[in-house]
Amino acid sequence: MEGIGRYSAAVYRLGQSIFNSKLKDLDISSGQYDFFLVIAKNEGINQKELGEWLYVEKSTTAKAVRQLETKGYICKKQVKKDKRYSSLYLTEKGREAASVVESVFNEMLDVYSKDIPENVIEDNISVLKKVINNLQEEKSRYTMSDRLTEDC
Amino acid sequence: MEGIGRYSAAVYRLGQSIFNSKLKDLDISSGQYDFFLVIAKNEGINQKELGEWLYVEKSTTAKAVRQLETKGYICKKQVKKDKRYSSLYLTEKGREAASVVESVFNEMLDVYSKDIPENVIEDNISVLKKVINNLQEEKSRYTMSDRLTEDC
DNA sequence: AAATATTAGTTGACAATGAAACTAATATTT
DNA sequence: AAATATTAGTTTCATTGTCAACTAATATTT
Repeated sequence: MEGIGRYSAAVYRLGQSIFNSKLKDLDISSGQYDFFLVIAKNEGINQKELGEWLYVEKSTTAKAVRQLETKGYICKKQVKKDKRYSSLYLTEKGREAASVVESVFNEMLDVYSKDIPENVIEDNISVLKKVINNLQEEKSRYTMSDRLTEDC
Repeated sequence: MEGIGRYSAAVYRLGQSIFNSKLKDLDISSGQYDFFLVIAKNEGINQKELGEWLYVEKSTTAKAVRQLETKGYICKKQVKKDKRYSSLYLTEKGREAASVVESVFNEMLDVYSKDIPENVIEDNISVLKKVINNLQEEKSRYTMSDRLTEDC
């Protein structure tokens, strides 16, 4: 058998590259657009949830969020009940940009799935989700290894 | 519909992360192991072929190859008939490391595909290949755009 | 044969990302 | 209530990767 890893990697990198080409005019690049879109569709979301949704580390989320904030697309509001959290919202500028980014995103969906039946894509996604679960389990096994090796 | 891109990205990054944990002792890291393995299984291969196989840019290949060379795992031999090419071979040290890296790679294959039937994985890979083709076509459309916009 | 294209590989600048150590806030234990 | 642990987010550093401009070698055109 031969690696799902290699092909996923290719899909990821090619996708990033094309996104950057398509978004060249806008000042939102491949490292930010998905954070941006998730915030746009889930205003009020916090960074923890955002990172979990995109399967990235919290440091990555922090950086993407800061960039989007610096560029004026989003703003952060500290949550009063628990000041550790902050909720993320679009600014006016963000709301204007959202439709452009969304349409590029939709273009990309068509590129990915060109000549592939929708149900095949869906099956594919559910397999990838299962693979991700497997990987997350394995990763947490490593991350937790301090504790585990102490106890067992 | 919702994005194959996001899931492929997650598979890619989680995979890299776990590889790094597993290879912590060895001084071959996630950015090099697949180049190393492809060379190990195809001694004499050149950088162009290597990069095509892994779907990466030639500059990425160049850097990974140099790292592996610096660390003493592989060596380059310029091709006499066409001096632009060089063929890549394992050193003694490389040959020793290969079996270790291979076994980690095989462990990873099991992680990816845990509780997923082999034929499902295979179907999945063939869909991903199709997606990659789609992306490559789109990417070349952008890369070629200088010429295209001039002519048309 | 000289001029021009293309090709394999290199290099430098830069973006994206994870790991680890950190801070501040809240929860849990004692 | 004080001590301890956990949690959300930040910061710093190292690694991975692309892009674009470059060199040297070969192929193609004129």
